[in-house]
Amino acid sequence: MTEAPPIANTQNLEDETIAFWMEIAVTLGFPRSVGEVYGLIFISELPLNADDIVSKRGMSRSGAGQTLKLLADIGAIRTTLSSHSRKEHYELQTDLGVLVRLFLNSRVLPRVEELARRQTTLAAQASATGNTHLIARFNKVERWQTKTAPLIALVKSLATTA
Amino acid sequence: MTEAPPIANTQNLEDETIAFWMEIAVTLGFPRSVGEVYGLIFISELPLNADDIVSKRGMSRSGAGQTLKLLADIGAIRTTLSSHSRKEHYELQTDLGVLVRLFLNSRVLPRVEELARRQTTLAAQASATGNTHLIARFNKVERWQTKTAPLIALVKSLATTA
DNA sequence: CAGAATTTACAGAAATTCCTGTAAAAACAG
DNA sequence: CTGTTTTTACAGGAATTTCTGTAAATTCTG
Repeated sequence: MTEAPPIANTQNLEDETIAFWMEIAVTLGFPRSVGEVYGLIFISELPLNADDIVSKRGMSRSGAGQTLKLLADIGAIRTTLSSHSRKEHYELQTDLGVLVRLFLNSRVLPRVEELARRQTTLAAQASATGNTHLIARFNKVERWQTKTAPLIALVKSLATTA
Repeated sequence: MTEAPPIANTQNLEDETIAFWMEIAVTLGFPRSVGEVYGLIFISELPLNADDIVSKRGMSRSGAGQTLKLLADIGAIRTTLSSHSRKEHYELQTDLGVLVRLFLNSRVLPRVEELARRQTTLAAQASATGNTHLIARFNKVERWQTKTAPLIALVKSLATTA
């Protein structure tokens, strides 16, 4: 068998960069295609429009549109103002801090806080019933919450001032 | 319409506790049923076996078995040694620290570190090609990595000594 | 305002994930 | 070792998620 040359050419690098962002996306709970489009804009020097995405990656026009909208909503990309074409063009939001902040505030913190609230409510209810077993269990959960408090605090500080 | 009484009875509390754990599970990237089984064991004073899960929640026998195995693998529950029945019985791993540690070490840190590695490799390849645009982009990513380093450090310390 | 270009909404298709049922494997008791 | 109980593997099925194609809505140009 002939070996593929090990030297990375530009095409390979770009493909792997897109694959990298795809993996980031699924790690953060987005569809792969979200990472794919983000990666494409990441490697592109010029702003891209929906049809660029379609032609470069072969996804459907509406899929490209929806994904671009999602990325814009979460602050990962933004529309460019001065394009000479009529189509909406998108470029990277290069201030990644904005991206991290928006993501934490819209996706992770609300969820974490809602879970903490429910935990507190349930523990209180358990106390009210006098069910010693449940009370003990929730106490353990509460103590663990204390241990991870610094982590939450750090995330919160990132969420506001990153 | 008649209102349901607002006072929480034990059944409600148990159901909501299970629902709570189900939500935790999906937040952590597991199927709902994993949280369901965990919640059931959480509220149960005595160890449970697979058939208990089946009868209490109506899931399939094999599903119950697989889910119990998964929970045992991630350290969330463990088999009890001295059961007078022949079936495997499972009880809560009450040291939640163990659970957090195992989860971080098996699921989150490997992924984070692999992504960081890939990022480094890609940045180096970008440098090698001399593509100034890509180099600049990866520089931004790198700086962001620096900002989140304390977070990773904190997670790592939790992962070893929580 | 009319006509063209572009985006968006939505229903259905494709794909993925999760769960079930059966049957084989393993563990155990006598 | 034999028969029974319990667990595990795996193929197929159900449900959820993601993507596509069409058609309606919007935006823009002249």
